[in-house]
Amino acid sequence: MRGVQTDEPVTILTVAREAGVSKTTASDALRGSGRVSEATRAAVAQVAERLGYVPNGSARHLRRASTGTIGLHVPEVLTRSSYYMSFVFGAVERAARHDYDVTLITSGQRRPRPPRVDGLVLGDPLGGDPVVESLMGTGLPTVSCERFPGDRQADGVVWSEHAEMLTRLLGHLRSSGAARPALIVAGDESDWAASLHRGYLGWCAGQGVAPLVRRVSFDATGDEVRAAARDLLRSSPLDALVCAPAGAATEVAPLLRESGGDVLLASCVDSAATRLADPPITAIDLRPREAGESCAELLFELLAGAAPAGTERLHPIELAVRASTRRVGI
Amino acid sequence: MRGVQTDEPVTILTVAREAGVSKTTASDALRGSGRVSEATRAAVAQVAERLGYVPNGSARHLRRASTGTIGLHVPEVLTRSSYYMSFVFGAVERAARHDYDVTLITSGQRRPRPPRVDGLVLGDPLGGDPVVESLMGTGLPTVSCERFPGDRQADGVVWSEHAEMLTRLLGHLRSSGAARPALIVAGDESDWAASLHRGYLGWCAGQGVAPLVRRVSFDATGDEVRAAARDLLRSSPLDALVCAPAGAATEVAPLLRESGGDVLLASCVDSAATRLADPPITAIDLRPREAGESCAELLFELLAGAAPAGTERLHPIELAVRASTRRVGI
DNA sequence: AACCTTTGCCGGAACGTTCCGGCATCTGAA
DNA sequence: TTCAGATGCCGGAACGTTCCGGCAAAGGTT
Repeated sequence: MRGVQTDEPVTILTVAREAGVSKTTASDALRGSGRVSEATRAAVAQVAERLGYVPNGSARHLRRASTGTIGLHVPEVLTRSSYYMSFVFGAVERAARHDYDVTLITSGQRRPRPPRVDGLVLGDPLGGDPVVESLMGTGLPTVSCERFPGDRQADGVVWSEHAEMLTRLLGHLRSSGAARPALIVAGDESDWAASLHRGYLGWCAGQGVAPLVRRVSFDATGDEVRAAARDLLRSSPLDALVCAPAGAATEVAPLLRESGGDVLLASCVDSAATRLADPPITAIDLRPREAGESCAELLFELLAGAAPAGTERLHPIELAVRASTRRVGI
Repeated sequence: MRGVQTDEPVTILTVAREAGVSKTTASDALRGSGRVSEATRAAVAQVAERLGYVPNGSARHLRRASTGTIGLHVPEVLTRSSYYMSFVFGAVERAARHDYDVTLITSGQRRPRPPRVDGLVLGDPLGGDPVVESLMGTGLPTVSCERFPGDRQADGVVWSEHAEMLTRLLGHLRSSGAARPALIVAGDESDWAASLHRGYLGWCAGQGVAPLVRRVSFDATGDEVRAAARDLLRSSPLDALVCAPAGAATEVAPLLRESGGDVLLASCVDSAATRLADPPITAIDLRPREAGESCAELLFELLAGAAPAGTERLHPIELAVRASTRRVGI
């Protein structure tokens, strides 16, 4: 603790005075704009570093007529799935790095007029969601995680190869002895669920097996998922079950164990719950934090003009194979 | 969508002009400061509402010489425990309501000088943590969640009756047939763990049973916790186990099941994992989101002078009794 | 009627930044 | 030698808000 330095805040004027230049030159030197000699630039930079100068974000945003805030919409209650928690965290962290604030927009709250933000990130926009529709209509730069199932598309899209990853998962199940894996998945209002459904049907067609699907709502409760699973258990002998909705796999795990049928179980969304389940459940790791970061990053590039409207960016996901899909002795 | 209104931003000048008053009067009317007649105040408010006036946060913070940001420190990796996720979310939401940003400060990053914030929230400050020590030394208004185990104390403290709640939990275990519940808990560098330990020893003394404790580190890994549990299983016949660290209970659950000893299990931190475990694990719900909100709220009251330095505020927590501690037939 | 106090309202300055335009000085070609 | 252009630097205005001080009118007291 080398002396309290609560004297007065060090502004760009302090830096300029100390470096013996004008505030304009100091500003130009630090930001790389204007015409400044290399010597001056270095000198100013050194003084700024020495004094610990940090630009005042409020003043900067005021001058630039930017709000310093981006809006972030996620469809459902955050607490339900840890996916969105991580997603938001990633976006917030990335925004902070750009000196930006994040305002959370939930589907519940009324939206009388466009929020005061410079841009929007939409996590898993659902087709038909009126809040999403109105946000898309603001004309603000927008990035969506997964495509918007509506007519119009966001300026930037971060997406993952869900269908391909599900195909890999199904292949793994087959090699573990499952002849006809079933799927519990949400409806096509979300691009993510639609991709999974499509991928599943494609795989079934390729393998020549009959599809075995039950649809549930996007934010299905445990009861709803369990009902679907029971329905599957009743209708046909089940050798493997893939649950798409977050948390669904852990909800049905006890049910499968009770049924005693030795059913392989996998989830399309990884989480602490699937990792810690007994046995641990094979799952697709969507890497939500990185997805949030990627969305925010793309939005800032759009805002800066560094990326053109219509940019699409692939977000890599991973398959985590665990005990729930490993046959003993294979 | 009643006409795009992307003309020009509506500032306080717009409101003032429209209401036929000066900007000063408009400002005073909207904020309740200065001397304004009730009629004028109402008129201005109505105009502001009609035009959809939203004060420019950057300008406000610039003028007020506030940063519009509070710092938030949490001890460990966020992803590990959902507790801190929720905690941070609560604080962020509350800060947004006050038009404030939140900067996350992790113990990892270097802190060469005090961050540009108006105040600090410290979640579970650990005694001896150099980052926490330096943050406490900045002189900034500070609120801590749980007391700081060091010499100095934060300006505001939000705390919960952990010892009392553990006492209730132990009583419940006893009424479920456990004669001598054991405890796995972290060391006294965190006030939370220290309180639990104290509460446990107190209960044991009151009941006349010998304490059975194993200490682990604050951010204990699954292996570390399992080693402690195995040690307990070996040393004496175990009828009940209370795990303090977040996630610890779910980590040891499979171990206890294998041991076959029909051990009651409870956690001092609730989470999705404990709720969804099989069987669901009895846990203390720390209501982390509300804790984060409460901390942020107290900090803003301190900043506004509405609460005096040294304010302590009780955060209520709850006990969620589940199947893991219910004997069949009782 | 002369004075003081209160009430209601207002103009201007300031917060720290960016950016437009402008003014010297230097370079090199005519 | 002169002049055009490039280079390096700078002053002042502006962003939208709050707040200090002030001014006129209304109300109350002697």
